[in-house]
Amino acid sequence: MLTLRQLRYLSALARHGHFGRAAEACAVTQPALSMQIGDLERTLGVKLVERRPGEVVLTEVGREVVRRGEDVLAMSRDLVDFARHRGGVLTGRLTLGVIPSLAPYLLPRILPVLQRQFPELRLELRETQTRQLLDDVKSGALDAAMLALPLGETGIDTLKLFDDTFLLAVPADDPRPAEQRISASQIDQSRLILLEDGHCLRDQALAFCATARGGPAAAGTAFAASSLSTVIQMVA
DNA sequence: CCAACGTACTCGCCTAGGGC
DNA sequence: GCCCTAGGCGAGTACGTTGG
Repeated sequence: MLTLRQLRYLSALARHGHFGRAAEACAVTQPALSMQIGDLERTLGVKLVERRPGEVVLTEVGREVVRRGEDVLAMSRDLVDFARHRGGVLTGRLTLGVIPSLAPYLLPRILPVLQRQFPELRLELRETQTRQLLDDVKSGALDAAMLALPLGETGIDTLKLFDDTFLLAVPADDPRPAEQRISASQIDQSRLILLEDGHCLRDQALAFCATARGGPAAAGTAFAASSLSTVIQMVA
């Protein structure tokens, strides 16, 4: 009998390409996941996964089963949501991911409004980096995530919420007027302080700097911050 | 007729160990 | 190191029996 559990395990295996890591993501041991994948293959009568030394690769049929299986999983989540909330808008549990460079600035402003307008909504928030949020949205661990566009990712619907001005933080004694537009060539990139690897704002800043060099930009200082407020303090 | 109880079975998991 | 198999455990379920 094909089960939703098996489809969830297969989806994790497709994402991680590794039985052990997929099992860890599903909070089970590797043999438990392996047995469910094996059962699924026997039920469907096809080989879904090529077990090669050092890597696990989905077969062509396997990829299609994953694609259709994720549709089934999404529909099952939708069915549960509908039954629990009987079609009401923004009621019940909503898991929302937010990137760290947005969360502390945006959430305090929107959470009170959400609570006022949708008192039946039980919001569960998760703050982490873009890559993890995308994986969680794809796996269904998150209902939605607030990220910086563009994503360059297939299989995820996006909705633009707002434009955010890209600002350069400089020490208070910097002679340039606050309203001045700055081009990449006006920035001393050897003294640039950025967020650490994995933050999309870091990548965006480096991409902006690259427009002055005509090629990839390198992070300036050896220091990399884990939060935007640390960056601002270091600049000050 | 129905609820309560006991037993057997199934399912999903784990750990241990083996093969590649 | 990675995955599979074997054996065992616990929880849940199906089903038969019993008593009110």
